[in-house]
Amino acid sequence: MKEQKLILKNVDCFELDHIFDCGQCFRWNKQEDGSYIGVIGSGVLKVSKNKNDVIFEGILSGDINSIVYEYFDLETDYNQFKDVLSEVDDNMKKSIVFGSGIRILNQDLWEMIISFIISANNNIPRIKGIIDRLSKKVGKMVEWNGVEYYLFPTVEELSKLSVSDLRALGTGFRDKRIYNTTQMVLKKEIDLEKLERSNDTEKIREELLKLDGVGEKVADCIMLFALKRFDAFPIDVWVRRVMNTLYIHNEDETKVSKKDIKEAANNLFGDIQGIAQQYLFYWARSNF
DNA sequence: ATCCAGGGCGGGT
DNA sequence: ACCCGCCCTGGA
Repeated sequence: MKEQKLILKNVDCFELDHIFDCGQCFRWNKQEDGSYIGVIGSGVLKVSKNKNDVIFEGILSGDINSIVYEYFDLETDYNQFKDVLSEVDDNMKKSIVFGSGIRILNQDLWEMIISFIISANNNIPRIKGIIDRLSKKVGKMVEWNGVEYYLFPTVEELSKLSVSDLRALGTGFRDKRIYNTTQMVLKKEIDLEKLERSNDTEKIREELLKLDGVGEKVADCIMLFALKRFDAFPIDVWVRRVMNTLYIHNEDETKVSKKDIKEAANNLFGDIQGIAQQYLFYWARSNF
């Protein structure tokens, strides 16, 4: 771990509020000056902007340059996605303009699995609180500028907690799911490294669904936010809402089936439906 | 008080 | 294949 700083000039498609508030991450917090501080796998990072320049600074294990490029998906040209999706219709155009600075973060697979198991039938402040408490309980402490931060626990670290330990941290009925999934990963009943190397989206989904607490929606989130599967389309209440309003037009929103939404997304957005989902989600959450 | 929030599970048809 | 009730918790 060492302190490092990096300034990137003229970064395209990069807005802090868009990136950190489009529903993909739980460990980034906005500071009073508009910057964000987050705990990621390799340490603590602060991100701020000065016009079109982005400033990264923090305490990290590894080279800040490669960490930032990987984490913020900086090799990917989001203008290309925007061009393709803008062709779909005016709704997409509007949501792309609204969330012009969105990027899909490349987050840690293990952290995403547990985080989205926690997200089930839950709200964002509570999800964030639970993750913070888990990390503080068994994660490694990192001090930066006199503040203590806690890394997300490794598989081994999390496996130290019993079901009742987990319940005491406020996870509710998700306690057993977290415990069981941790055990499965610990015992290599599911091999995360193998998943990261795989290119077969359906096979990855099949494997993830074996984990306790991982259903279709959670699996899609994991694939999109940790495995760069841009063809995954997570359907939560907001996406259901916006997809029905814009494209499906069912009088009773609760009656729209996941299958219908997936089908529509597939036809409209094809193999970058995950990117479209992020623009739509961000737009819907801010405007409905 | 009652409902709901970024679902999943288990037990029905 | 769908459908449904239930599940911790805490804030509105």
